[in-house]
Amino acid sequence: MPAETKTIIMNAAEKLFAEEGYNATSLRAITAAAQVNLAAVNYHFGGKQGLLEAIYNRRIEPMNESRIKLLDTLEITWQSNPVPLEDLVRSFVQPALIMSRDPSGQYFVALLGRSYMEPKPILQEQVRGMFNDVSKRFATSFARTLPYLSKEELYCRMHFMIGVLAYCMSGADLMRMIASSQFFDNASSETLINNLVGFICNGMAAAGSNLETFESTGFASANENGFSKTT
Amino acid sequence: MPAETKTIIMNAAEKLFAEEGYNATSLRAITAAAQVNLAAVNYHFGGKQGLLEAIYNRRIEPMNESRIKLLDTLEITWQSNPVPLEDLVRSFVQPALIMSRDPSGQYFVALLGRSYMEPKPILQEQVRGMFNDVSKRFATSFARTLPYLSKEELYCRMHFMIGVLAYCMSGADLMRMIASSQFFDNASSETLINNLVGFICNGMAAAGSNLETFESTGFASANENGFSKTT
DNA sequence: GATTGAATAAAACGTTTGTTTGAACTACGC
DNA sequence: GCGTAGTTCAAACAAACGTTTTATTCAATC
Repeated sequence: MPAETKTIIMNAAEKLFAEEGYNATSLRAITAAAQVNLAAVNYHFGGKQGLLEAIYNRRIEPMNESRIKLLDTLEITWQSNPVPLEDLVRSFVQPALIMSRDPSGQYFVALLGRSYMEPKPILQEQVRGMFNDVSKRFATSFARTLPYLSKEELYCRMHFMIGVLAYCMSGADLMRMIASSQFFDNASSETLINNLVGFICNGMAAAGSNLETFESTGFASANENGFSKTT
Repeated sequence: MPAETKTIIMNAAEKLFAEEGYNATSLRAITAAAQVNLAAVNYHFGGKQGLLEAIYNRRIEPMNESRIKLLDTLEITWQSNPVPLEDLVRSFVQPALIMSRDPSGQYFVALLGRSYMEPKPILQEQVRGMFNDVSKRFATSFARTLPYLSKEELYCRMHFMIGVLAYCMSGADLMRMIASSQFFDNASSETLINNLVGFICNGMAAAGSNLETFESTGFASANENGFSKTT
């Protein structure tokens, strides 16, 4: 059977939104790429905004489910014990990066990554609202694994994690430059993920403001203000 | 003397570009905010694109100089010895965050942060080209401080650092939610910076693929693929 | 085979966009 | 006081936008 018109439009729009940005993509460009009539978007989605929302809804739910499922198995495995940090980070990061390898999902991931930096707070909160439940689940699990962090610190660092991830997902350079060959050489893509996970894990585990808690690194804690020897 | 028309326009545009995005900001909105004639933009900057470039040029050079100056003093202080990681990170991060506290620079920083996620590779490379020299200087200094990292790993992690920074600069939430009171409570802004620096330092210092090099953390290295106990 | 409802098609809608035009204004050297 | 270069202004431009309208096609139902 031929693919549904709705799906054809969404696929074409997803790619164009990711490549050019939402505002810069015209309905005419979308319908031309999808080889459908201009009015089809308004007929099926009610408008440009409706099309964007449909695109989000199609992808986000599966990604959330995947994250929750990974977290569920982890928490069952470790019972009341804290889940190891790396496992937590991986279950958060992996679903996004896996989707970015899927030819049908790669464009959306880039689009999503950029959405996190949206100027308008309204859009921002709309996007993040879709991840609210997942974020809460992960936050409580992170808190158990990193008990020496204050609530604010943990909140802060989870945002840092999301920040790096969003940056990677926006696909800008990393995906292309490092794991360069064509669109994804599997080997180097693995090392990219490992690098990313390593970076995030160490960042998350950095000593908090509660001193004498976690002597993790050889260098000075970030809580001594100022530089060591300058001026 | 009354401020130059050029400056008035740039200030108004900088704010609007940061708040609404480049595409979504019309010349009419800019000239209305600046209280100048619509044609003034084309007269003084040649067009909308020219205005954007002028805004970038005005801010980036000082930021680069500030970074280089900090790095210079560090390298002089430490002579041939590697510069401590935290100092390196601070000299990279600080100029951006300081500018974000300046009323006249806060909008640009948000704009810049978002630029790193630009869809079009051309724009991307244009923005990054402005930081090329600075990036190289920092890269060689980082390489001396973190000798156990391969070239690729270091490159990778510097991008992670830029990613977190860009996310914070885009001002999305962190700046508002955490260091919330009005636009910048100095105290909590300091702790935010410290958190950020700590996160980045630990991330940068994470063990590389060359095993047995840097036993930095208590948890497993990110190079053991897969999860610890899940199936 | 006529009827109905969903889907597609072509054309036009009213706005808004970035840019251009040509006249008016301003300040300064002579 | 005149001329001139630099700047501002109101008005208009063509192009592109999202959306709406109206007509047509198509397949299934009775």
